[in-house]
Amino acid sequence: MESQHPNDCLYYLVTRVSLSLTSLLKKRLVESGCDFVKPAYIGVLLWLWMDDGMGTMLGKFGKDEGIKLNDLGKLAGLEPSSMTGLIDRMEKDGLAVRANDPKDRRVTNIQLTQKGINVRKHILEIMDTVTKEIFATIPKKQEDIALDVLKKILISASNLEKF
Amino acid sequence: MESQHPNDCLYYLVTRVSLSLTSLLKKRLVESGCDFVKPAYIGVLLWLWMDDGMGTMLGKFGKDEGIKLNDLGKLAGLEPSSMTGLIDRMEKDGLAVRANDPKDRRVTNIQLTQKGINVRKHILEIMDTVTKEIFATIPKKQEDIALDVLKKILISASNLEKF
DNA sequence: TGACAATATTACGTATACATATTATATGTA
DNA sequence: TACATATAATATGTATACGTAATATTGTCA
Repeated sequence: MESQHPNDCLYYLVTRVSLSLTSLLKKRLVESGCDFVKPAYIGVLLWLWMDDGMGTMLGKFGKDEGIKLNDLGKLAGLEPSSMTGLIDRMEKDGLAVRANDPKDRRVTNIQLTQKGINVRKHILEIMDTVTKEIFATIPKKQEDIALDVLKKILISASNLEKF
Repeated sequence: MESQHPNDCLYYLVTRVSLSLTSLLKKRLVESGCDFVKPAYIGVLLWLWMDDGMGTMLGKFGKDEGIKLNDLGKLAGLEPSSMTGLIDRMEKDGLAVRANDPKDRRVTNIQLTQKGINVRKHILEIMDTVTKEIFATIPKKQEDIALDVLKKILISASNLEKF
């Protein structure tokens, strides 16, 4: 159990990359005049955009009235208590709104505003540009493997947390 | 610029994996009686442990008196303003101490306590176990590629932030 | 030496996320 | 129907990280 170099440690690498990418993305968002889209919003916006206009992409979760706050949290991997503040901030920034569910008064449905829908194209372009820059010097095959491994880690980490 | 599935998005994957691994690691730390080691400490502990007893591994940064708070922050990828609170908490948990630098009174040197040195073996074992579990179903070759890509992303993200 | 620039650290406010407790509502069962 | 239980969301306090400003110390140059 030798003291390995931090750069050989999965946890170290993932947390530093997460911080770096968030910092870079934030900078690009501000530069392009989209400072009302905080990096943390993107984890839920990606899911909300899949439901944009169609109400089918989210499967059993998608509804005309939006999506349940709790279900959105499950999709995005966030605790309910984290969702409250996040949706508060997204409402304040005009990207989403809360709506009461007439069938279950406990439920809060989350809907995109027109602003939240319109900003999609621009944000996806920024994300795409950043990703291309990041992977510029990395062979496509390795990029694919890395993304695939990250997907698998996400699944296995979720499973391991239950025990 | 289609709305891709969140799981195909680099930023989404990295941030979710970071959250998942942090949650899993925290659980294992608490279970094993090491709740005084918070996940956030590990990013700097890994660097401090490299200097344990030898004072050479950190190159020009390593000194008998510890390592400068700012230099430690640079190694761990944290802003100076983030370091203050982090070291506060590590001192409170008995893992590190601040020491004045007699040669430059602006400087605060960070030193591991005996407790911080002793806990190394146990923490590295936990990290190793978690990593093995995470990668259990992933071919070694893909694991190596993924780690290598993460290292490269860290470098390119740092470079891109300057522009 | 005295003024000014550079460096190191901290202070303060904000963003992000969690755990736990609480409130409101819904559901199942006696 | 009444009560126990489950579910949805929020409130509160803490951990983590950043940006900006303030403070203290040191270095530099005229």
